[in-house]
Amino acid sequence: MIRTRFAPSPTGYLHLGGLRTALYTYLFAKKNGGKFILRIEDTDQEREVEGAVELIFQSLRQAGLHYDEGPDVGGAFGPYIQTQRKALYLPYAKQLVDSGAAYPCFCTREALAERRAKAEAETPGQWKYDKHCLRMSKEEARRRMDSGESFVIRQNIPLTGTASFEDALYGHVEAPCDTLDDNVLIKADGLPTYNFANVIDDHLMGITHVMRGTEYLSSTPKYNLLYAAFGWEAPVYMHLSPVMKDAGRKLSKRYGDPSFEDLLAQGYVRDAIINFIALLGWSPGDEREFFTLPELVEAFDVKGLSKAPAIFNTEKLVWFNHEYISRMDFEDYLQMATPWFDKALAGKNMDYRRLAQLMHTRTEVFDRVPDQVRFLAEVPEYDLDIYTHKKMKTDPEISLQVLELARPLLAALPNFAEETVKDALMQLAEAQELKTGQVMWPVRIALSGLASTPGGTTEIAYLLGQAESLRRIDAGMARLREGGR
RNA sequence: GGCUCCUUGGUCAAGUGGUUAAGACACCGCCCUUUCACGGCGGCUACAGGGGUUCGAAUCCCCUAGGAGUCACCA
Repeated sequence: MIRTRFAPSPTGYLHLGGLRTALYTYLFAKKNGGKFILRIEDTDQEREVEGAVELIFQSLRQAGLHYDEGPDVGGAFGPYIQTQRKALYLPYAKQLVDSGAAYPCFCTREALAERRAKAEAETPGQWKYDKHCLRMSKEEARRRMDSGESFVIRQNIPLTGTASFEDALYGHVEAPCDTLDDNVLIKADGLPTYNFANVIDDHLMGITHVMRGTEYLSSTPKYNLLYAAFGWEAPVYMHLSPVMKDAGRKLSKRYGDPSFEDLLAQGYVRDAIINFIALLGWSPGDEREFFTLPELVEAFDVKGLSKAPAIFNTEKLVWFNHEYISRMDFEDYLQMATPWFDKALAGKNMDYRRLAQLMHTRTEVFDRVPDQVRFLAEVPEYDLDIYTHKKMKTDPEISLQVLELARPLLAALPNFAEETVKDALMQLAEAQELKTGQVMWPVRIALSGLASTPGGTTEIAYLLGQAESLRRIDAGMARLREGGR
């Protein structure tokens, strides 16, 4: 039985790199009929952010990545929060001490800092723990531990040889032992470090496949030494390349890059984000590009994972989002768009249903909607130049003539249905031997003040209504007369 | 700096010794059209560099360069 886990630290929102790791981990498990487990790695009490655990639950739920076992859903391998497993780790560490694979260390931070500074002065960048406490007798070590003195437990890395592991993506990875440090396994507060906790918990929880970021790639050989010391079988590792902001920098909240929650709030739809993220660093091998989550499960294959870092390209996300919104059921669109319409049009008597029809295929990201429809609330400042359009064969002079002719015609209409307005303007064009565009363009500009709008002249006229339309045409004529002088 | 890993167009990427080196986003042009968008058609741009191996290399080997990750009682 395949068992995978997503093991975030509760330090805040779920960032996009984390979301992708979670997604791939989920996909791999589901593709192979296995279990996807959520484990909270909160052994660093100082960095923990209040409420972050709930944020992780919420984000995963919103992403649709349902875990089979986890803190809030239970399971046979709990608890799934590491601080609640605290008592488990020390006995395993002691087992390693007994076998010589680890040892207690009583060096104070101050003493360490001092020796380190001295060593750095001679050979910069070469510092490793000097195995000072390894030379201590077992008896003394036991006595000092029993006396309540503060201590940590360190991994005893061999002085020679190499440590290695097989990565499902990167292949054989190995590192010379003499470049590896004797990292702390159990901290002075009794909690394990990541180095130790992930090994113990992955084993205890029966994890068969571990997917995680490449930041762990270079320390994984050390973890394998631990598995070997216990005589345990290590899981299969797949290290995932980072998601980059640009060629030189990882995506990170520190620099204001958006989290999953942020994107949702900006009006990106869940499925578009998932689809886009899935394709960032993974290829299905064929030319499909639209995938629902179940389709991703079906298509997912480790072979399609890329080893090189991928740059997060917002343009492409926007494109996916536009596609997903366009394909969305109209009623769903109307519902989602309404609060965004309200941001610009609150209080206006506006046919949102008609507006939504016009906006449905023109919405890229919802947070851009207010700006797109704001002209319906008020005509923006505009330059008279936009009355000039080469292809429409219009200029301010013709525009003024058209508006002067159209004004009484529109004022006389019994209603302002789109067809009514259209017929009137088309007849005007015919009667004056003008091109359709020569009539439509000036009227639309007067109505909107914009060179491009969602919907054309008649749709906008309808949305605005007769009174407001006439008012705007009057204002447009006034401006044209003024500008002509 | 040591160690580890990576390197196909601006971006995401297919490609695993023989291809006219796919496709998508972006960009540009044309068409459609009462604007924009949509849609249709077309175009631009790539195997980091240098050595090998081979009849033949984006694909295998070596070197160089560039980039990333890591070197915590953080994960």
